[in-house]
This record gives sequence, structure tokens and C-alpha cells, in this order.
Amino acid sequence: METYGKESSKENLTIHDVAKALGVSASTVSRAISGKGRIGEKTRQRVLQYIDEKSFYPNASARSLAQSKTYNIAIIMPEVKDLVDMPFFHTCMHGAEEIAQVNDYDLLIVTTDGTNIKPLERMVNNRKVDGMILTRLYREDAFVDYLKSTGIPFVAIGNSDDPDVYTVDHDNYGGCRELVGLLLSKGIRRVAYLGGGMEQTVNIKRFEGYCDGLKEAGKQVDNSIVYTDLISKVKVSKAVEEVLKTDTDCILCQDDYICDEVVHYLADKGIDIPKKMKVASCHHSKLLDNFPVTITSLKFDTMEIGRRACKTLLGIINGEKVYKNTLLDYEINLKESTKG
Amino acid sequence: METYGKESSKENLTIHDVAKALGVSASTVSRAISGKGRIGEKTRQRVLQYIDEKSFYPNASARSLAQSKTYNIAIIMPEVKDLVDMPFFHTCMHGAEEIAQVNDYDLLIVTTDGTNIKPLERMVNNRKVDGMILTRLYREDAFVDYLKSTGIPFVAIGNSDDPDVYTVDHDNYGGCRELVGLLLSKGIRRVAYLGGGMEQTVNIKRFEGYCDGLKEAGKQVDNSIVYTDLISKVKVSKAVEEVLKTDTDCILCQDDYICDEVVHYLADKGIDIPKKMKVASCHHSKLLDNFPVTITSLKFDTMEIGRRACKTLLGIINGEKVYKNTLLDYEINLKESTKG
DNA sequence: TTGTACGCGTTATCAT
DNA sequence: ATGATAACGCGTACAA
Repeated sequence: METYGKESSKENLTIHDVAKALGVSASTVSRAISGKGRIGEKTRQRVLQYIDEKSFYPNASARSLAQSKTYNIAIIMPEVKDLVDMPFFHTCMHGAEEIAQVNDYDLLIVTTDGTNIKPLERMVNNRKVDGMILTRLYREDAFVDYLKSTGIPFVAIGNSDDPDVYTVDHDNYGGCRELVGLLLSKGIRRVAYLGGGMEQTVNIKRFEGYCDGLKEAGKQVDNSIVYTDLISKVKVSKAVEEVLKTDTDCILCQDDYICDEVVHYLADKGIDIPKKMKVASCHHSKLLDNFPVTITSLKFDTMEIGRRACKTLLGIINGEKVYKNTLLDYEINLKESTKG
Repeated sequence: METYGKESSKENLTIHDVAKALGVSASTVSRAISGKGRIGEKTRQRVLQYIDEKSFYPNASARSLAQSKTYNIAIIMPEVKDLVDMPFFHTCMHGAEEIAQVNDYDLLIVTTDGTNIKPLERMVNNRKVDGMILTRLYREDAFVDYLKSTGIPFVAIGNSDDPDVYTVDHDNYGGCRELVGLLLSKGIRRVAYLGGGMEQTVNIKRFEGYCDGLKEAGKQVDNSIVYTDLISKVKVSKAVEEVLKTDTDCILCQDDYICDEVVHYLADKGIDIPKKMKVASCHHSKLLDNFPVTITSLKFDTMEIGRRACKTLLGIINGEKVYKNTLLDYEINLKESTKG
């Protein structure tokens, strides 16, 4: 096994090689790189210059083993099937990655549906990551229970009642409440609510905002124009059909996916927006940009969600003091769809 | 150091713990797990049962260090700015992850623009991955040059002249050629081509397919209705405006992003599709689904691209024989936009 | 300030 | 078939 010329080839150097070449010990090299422990400034510079020159990079696995730290974090993505709002998750992912990268962490993606925790277990059991970001929260969240039981640091995107869970979220509640208030102040009389399920906490928050927005304006929540189980396009259409029978003059959509269906339905029926019916959405994405009429909506900085989630996670990992619950601001975009 | 009750706590076991408990040596345990090396069937079962019972999982970092293998691969994603066709990349990503997961590999994502190879270098230098998937290919690709120089296994999504590069791609050339032929056979006389830049090899392939499709039908490529530099919406509009001055009866769009703009422009001008102008796109995505008129397009199985890229990469890593260039099939969807 | 020696948990080589 | 032992490359008490 001839290893002559090893140094000059693409064989990887070790701190021992560096140490030998510089006539110091391996620990000195280690210290120079990590910055930990006392070390003379000149030797430190000497080492740093040498490893830069020779392009030495520490072996991540070895470092990992020695420190019990992987410098990896994982982000859990929902199954692709319901990819209607995948852009949201992907944008979060990129935000998280941005922060991870500048902190010399790598981001590992894991896709799984809401029930299968096997992929998480593998990561945790094999100690492939130092922490995790959960991109979705359910009311009774099996992932949360599992992660808590393991003690691994994690941050969830969304809202949780659990005082143990670190969360980062948009202020869905505040946004919806203010939006509803704004709509009512503009002369709109009755606002219907079209939502698609209450399993995810984000939807609960939006609905609460809707309710409190009404109450704040002295109005009652009228259950005959409230829908929270519109899990298919057909159901959305049906709901709009029902709403049209009442004297409702505005439809508030839980997200732009529902809004998409509402707008299409109204267009099909020749019902003018905003003349005959006003429409607003609790979430803005690219989807809304392709409509003939611009839609009033809540705009959130999704990338920032990912960034903050990652920052918080790294904070926890590094034992820093971080906020338990981060609530990011919203922006209300008033557009044509609620004009008049 | 009292370690009583250690087993029941969340302290992680090692193969030594297992070995001691079973009265065998650590190497035996290792063999039982890996399946490598000779080992008695009954001891093997005994070990396997025990580790299952006690939920022992090998430490990934240690294994990594010992084997010089990370069981990680990376996928390089383009910068988020031009997220017009991000869904393509994200879908690839999920496809790759699916395969990675069933092979006990983890997928690490890295975002970078076309010029900055720093993030790649970090991964390679620190040996955090066993291989990489490149989701984009440029004509003179700095990433390819770099990766080749390191010797790390990698697979690129797209097309490359370089005989050293493993690639997986849709048959963009064949698809476009057949699509053009089909359009012409349906009575269309002149097909304009609207493309958005020739840096990426996928666009070159599509354009070549367009040209050869024409030639095959005995037509000449007419440069006055060919655009390959429409890098903004305005430019696309301008191009359509120009094309409308000629007696062109069909516009072939390089991708659905351009198609989006074309359709909107025509709608604004009150030009009926397909009566006054036929439209087709070389790529289908969700974007096309929201149009008032259904669009004839090439449909590719993007998830499968990711899967195959990952399979190929794992094949290379494991020293298996794999195809150098994989070309996946296309599907031509004839819709209203070219009817007549 | 620097060096020595050992540990991190696994795999691989060599005996037995 | 199994066990002892040496890597793998880095971090870190402890010693000097």
C-alpha cells in the first residue's frame, strides 16, 4: 500500500499531517481552528495560514463523533400529495437553509405525511441531526409528542398551546382580525367565512381572528355563512352557492387555494367582483397574481418564517436564550376585490 | 460514574453495551448488524433481537468515520430569486428524497446561484456527503468542472456534451420535435418560437427540437419569428406583438412561464385562442391549469427525474453499473389552444 | 502556551 | 465463528 506523495495528491489531510508539517502537536492545530482553549497568537496565525494554503478542512464525521454534534438540522416537509400550498413550505425551507448555511449548518429534508414518524425516528436514533424544524402543527401532534419524548431540540412553524414547544408563526389571528375590521369599516355589512378544515392550528387562528374581528365591530358570528370543512373544490363551490342565497356582500377565504375556487366560481356565474360580491383571502401567494381582478389579502413574509425558525433552533442548540413563541407581522393588501 | 438504570433512560447504547450484555464481543455485534463477515445464525438472531428490544441504533457519525461514508447526498438547488420554475426543482427534490429515504440515505439541500461554488466546496471539503445531484446544467458549467476536479460522484439533471457527466433528463429534444411535427400536420402553417435564454442546456435542446421538427416537415426555420432571449415579461409581450404582425398562426413557448405571459397578452388584446392564434408550451406545470383555455403542451414526469437521478447517483456510489445518460419519456397533451 | 493521552462508537484486520 | 486490537480524525482533560 504505497502512500508516497500522499500529501500532494487529493488524499485528505488530517490535523496530524498539519501538526507534523508545522512541528506542533495536533491539539494545537485543533485549538487554532476551533478558537477554543488558550493558544499563542503567532502560532495560531501560523496554523491558520498553513491550513488555508494547503486547503485543509476538518473531517465532519470525526468532529461529529468527538463533539456529539452533527452540524445538521432537519426540516420536516408534508407529503407532496397536497401540494397546493407547497410553495409555502418550500419557501420556509429556503429561508431556513439560508440561515443554516451562514452558520455552517446543513439542512436535511425529510418528507412525511402527518402520521408516519419513522423517518424522524431514524434521524434521531442514528443521531444524524442536532435539531429539527416542524413545518406543520396539528392539534394533537404525534410528531411533537415524539420529539418531546426524545429531548431533541425542535422548533415548530405554526401555533401551539403547549408551553414546551418553541414556535414561529405569522400573526394569523391579528391579521385576520384587523382585515375583518377593515372590511367592515369600509361599509361591508356581512362577511362570510370559507375555510378548509380545522386540523391545522393556523386555520384555527385565522377563524378566531375572523370571529373577534366581527365582535370588535359589534357584529355576531353568523354560523349560516361560516364554513370550516371545505376540503374539496366541489365543497367550496357549494358553499359559495349557499352564500349567494343570503344577503352576504363579502367572502373571506381561509387561504388562496379556496380563494382560487371562489373567484373561478363567481366568474363562471358571471357575478362581478367587487360589484356584486367582495372577496378577500387570509393568505397571499403567487396564485392570486394570475386573477383578472386583484385580491385583497394578508401578506406574510414566508421566507422570514423559515429564517426565524432556523435561528431559534440554532439558538436552542447552542444554549442561547431565545423566544419561545415568535409572531411575525403581516401586511394587509387592499385591492380591487373589496373596492366600492 | 453510576450507570445503573442507564438502559432504561434515554442514554444511547453502544455496540459495546450490547456486546457486554450478550456476552459477546463488539465485533460480533457489528457483524450481526451489518451482515458482513461470517457469523453464526443463532448468535446473529440473538443480537438482532436484543438490539430491537432495547432499541439500539448505531451512531451515524462513528459509522461514518469508520467507513468514510456519510450516507448523505446533496441536491443543489438554484437561487430562489427566479422561482418561476421552482416547482420543477422542488418536485425533483422530493423524487430524489423518496429514493434516498428507502436506501437509508439522507438528502441535504444546498441553494446557490449559478456562480457561487462555496457551498459545494464546504460540503465536499468537510466530507459531509457521498455524492451530489446537480439540478441545472449550463453550457460552461463551473459546478461540473469543480465536481469533476474533486472526483466526488455526481449526477446532473439536464443534458451535457461532456462524456464524463452522468445525466438524467426528459427528452426535451424529441418532445419538441414531435410536438412541432404534430402541430404542422394539423394544418398549422407557421410556428413561432419564443424562448427565454440559451444558457441552460434544456433550452438548447428544446430549440433544436423545434428546428428539426420544422425541417422534418419540409419547412425552414424563419428567424424573424424566433426569439431566444426573452428574459422578461416585457420582452415576451414585445415578441408577441412582433409575431402578430406576421402571418404566423401558432406560437410555441419554451416554457409555461413564457406561455403565461403570451396567453395574458393575447387575452388583453382580445385575440382569441385558438381561433386567431394557436399556442403551445414545451413544458406543463400547474401554472397552465389556471388558464381560461387549456394549453397544448409537453408533459414530463418531474418526480421521476428526481428519482432516477438519485438512483443513478446511489448506483455510482455503490460501484454499480449505471446508465451514463438517462432520457425519460414525454407525453404530448393536445388541448383547446391548438384546436381548429 | 503547548503537548500527551485518551475517548468518541464503529468498522476492519488479524488472530484464534 | 468469534474475539482482540487497531484504525478512522478530531476534541479535550490533564500534565508540563
